[in-house]
Amino acid sequence: MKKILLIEDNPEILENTSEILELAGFGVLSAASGKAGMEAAMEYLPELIICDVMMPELDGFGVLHLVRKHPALSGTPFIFLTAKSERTDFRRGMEMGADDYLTKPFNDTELPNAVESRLKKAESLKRSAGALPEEGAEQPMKTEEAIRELTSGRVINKYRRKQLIFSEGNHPQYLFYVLKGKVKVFKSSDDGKELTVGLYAAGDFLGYIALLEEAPYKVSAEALEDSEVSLIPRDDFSGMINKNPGVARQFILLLAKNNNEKSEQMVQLAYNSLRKRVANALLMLRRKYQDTASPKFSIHISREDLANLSGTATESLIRTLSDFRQEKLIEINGGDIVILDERKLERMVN
Amino acid sequence: MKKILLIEDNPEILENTSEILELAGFGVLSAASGKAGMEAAMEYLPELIICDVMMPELDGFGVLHLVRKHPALSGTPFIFLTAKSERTDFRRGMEMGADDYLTKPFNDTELPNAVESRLKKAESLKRSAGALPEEGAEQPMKTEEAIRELTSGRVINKYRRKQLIFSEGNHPQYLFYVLKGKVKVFKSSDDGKELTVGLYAAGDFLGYIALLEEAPYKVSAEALEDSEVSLIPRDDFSGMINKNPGVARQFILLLAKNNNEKSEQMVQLAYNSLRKRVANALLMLRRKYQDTASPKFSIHISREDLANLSGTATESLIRTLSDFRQEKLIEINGGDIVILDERKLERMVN
DNA sequence: CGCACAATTGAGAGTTATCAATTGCGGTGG
DNA sequence: CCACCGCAATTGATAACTCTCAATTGTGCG
Repeated sequence: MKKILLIEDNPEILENTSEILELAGFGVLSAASGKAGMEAAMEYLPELIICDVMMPELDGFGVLHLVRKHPALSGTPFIFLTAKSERTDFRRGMEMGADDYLTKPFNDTELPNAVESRLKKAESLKRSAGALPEEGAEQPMKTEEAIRELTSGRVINKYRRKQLIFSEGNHPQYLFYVLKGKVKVFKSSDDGKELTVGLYAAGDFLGYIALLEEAPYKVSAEALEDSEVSLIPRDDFSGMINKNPGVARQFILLLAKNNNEKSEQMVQLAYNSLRKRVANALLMLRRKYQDTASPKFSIHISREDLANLSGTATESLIRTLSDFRQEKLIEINGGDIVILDERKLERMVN
Repeated sequence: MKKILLIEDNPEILENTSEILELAGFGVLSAASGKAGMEAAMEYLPELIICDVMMPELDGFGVLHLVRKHPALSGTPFIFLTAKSERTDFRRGMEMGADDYLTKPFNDTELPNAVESRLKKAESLKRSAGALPEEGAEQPMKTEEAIRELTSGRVINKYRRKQLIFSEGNHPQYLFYVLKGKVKVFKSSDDGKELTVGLYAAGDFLGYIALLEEAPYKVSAEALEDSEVSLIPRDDFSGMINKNPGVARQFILLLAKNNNEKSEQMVQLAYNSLRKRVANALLMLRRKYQDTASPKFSIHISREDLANLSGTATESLIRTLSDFRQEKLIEINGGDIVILDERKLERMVN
């Protein structure tokens, strides 16, 4: 039975829609918020996602954005559900890569038809993509499926804030896949100062470099907040990499992206002023961890962590933050940093 | 250039729309009827089809139906164009598997955006479907042999000192393989200062990150001294990567190593004193470019290049070199830097 | 021989780290 | 309930480091 994920914050509509889909013979997973939806999507990897546009916190556009970024979900058909049939909203949704756009109220055939049609299309695309090699003895699994297999049904570890996930010098046993929370990867200088060299969020893989190299970790990873991570045994990972070129390709892309980001960071660290580095750190956090589609972004992060991300001393970081606050670029609410003027911050680093 | 097929029976709209697309940088094929459109589609296999709904004889729905049935066209993104924004028509189009539905009049950005977005989506689907093995029958070559085949018998380019080999923002056409000489890869900060982010010598591959990503270069490469580089066409490289997992693995290892080195460098740049960074730069050169087994290592490098490698201003670098010279760590012979006491330099950075 | 450019030196300004002190805050045992 | 502890955040003062600008010297080459 095809699994469909339905994300809708209005309980009445949720119930009603879910019923329609079940009557049409689909397996329905439902989620009552964008965030819950995203989590369910990552955990269950549905065949199709239906999502309301207007929701508090993480709205439909946000969900779509995250879905498209996620390696195992990016190809999943995505249908928007909305009460208003504004042209601009419709265009925005389609431009972000939605597959269909249903306006409420819809009748009992429209929804199943739309779903059916998208599933059929996804199916045929999958087939045509895999159709070329006629005589490969074993058809390699599709990338998406392979990644699904890789990540699902694993042991899940929970880590508390500040807890180490792996540490420099140790031998890798697992590939990590973040289900929930925020993780940083860092490296220490000889005099004990730490620099954060990577940020990870739900849906990201972690620790694959050491696995691919078959060498000890050169960096350490630590939870920035309470997190859940699933553990994929080393051999399952390398087996998948070897059997499935598509999966290997995904990780090559990750490595390449990583590399580019690091080159960029190096230049920043070498030549940019503290102000710029801090501004950039804030923007990096924003890019990586923005989960609401609200214009304001707020994050809870210790000054030390932020200093390590900026590559500076905690005190210097704090002074810079004060400056930013006075300039109305940010706001500090009980430890949380709120970005008020993203535009100006962007301009600062460029 | 991306080929787009535009099917529209009204000559005015056809002309106008075609112009918009051409301005947006697409190659436009046009057809004035459904039938002509279908013929053109089959002959030219465009990357995307835009089609009016209402046309005499074969209408838009008919075209879509035929397209989806055609084996080589079935995956092609299909956008409907229509004057009326009736809900039922829209639903019918989407249910038949259209990818988007634009109502006229549309403004100058809507159309290119819609096209862009669908092309990107199709691209990403293709990619995630995996780099398929072209012809599985052949036994994969041994890795070593494959790499030999990759690098031998190629066009060889000679570059003079300071000459650019590739440059940030350009699209990669070749994989480079250094036969002779020294090459640096660098990136510029917004205020024009350069940081060297990689050193390459004879036997190294160059520029593979952009090729693997299928994206523009994020860094530039320049000869540090007169060099010879062989050019491996893009397709030969990706073919080899796809056919031969061993070769793919080699490049994965290169990427991973690169990544680790960069993490290390980032920490250095962030927290180490100038002295340490310069000492490290000298040692990096030594590791990368020592070609004789002689106990002393000497290199000819401009102060500016060395400063860019250390991430500092030329003057500061020079002062540090003077210090080193006074401390008998190095010696300077007509521009050449000779390392006298490697041991002490090593100790300095650790 | 002199030009163009690289290397070097000098002085001073500006930025950031460091050390020390103070404040703020959540939890906790009396 | 409250004083107090431990830790994070902040502020202050100062030292250290590195950059910048400007001037000078050195060097290869036509």
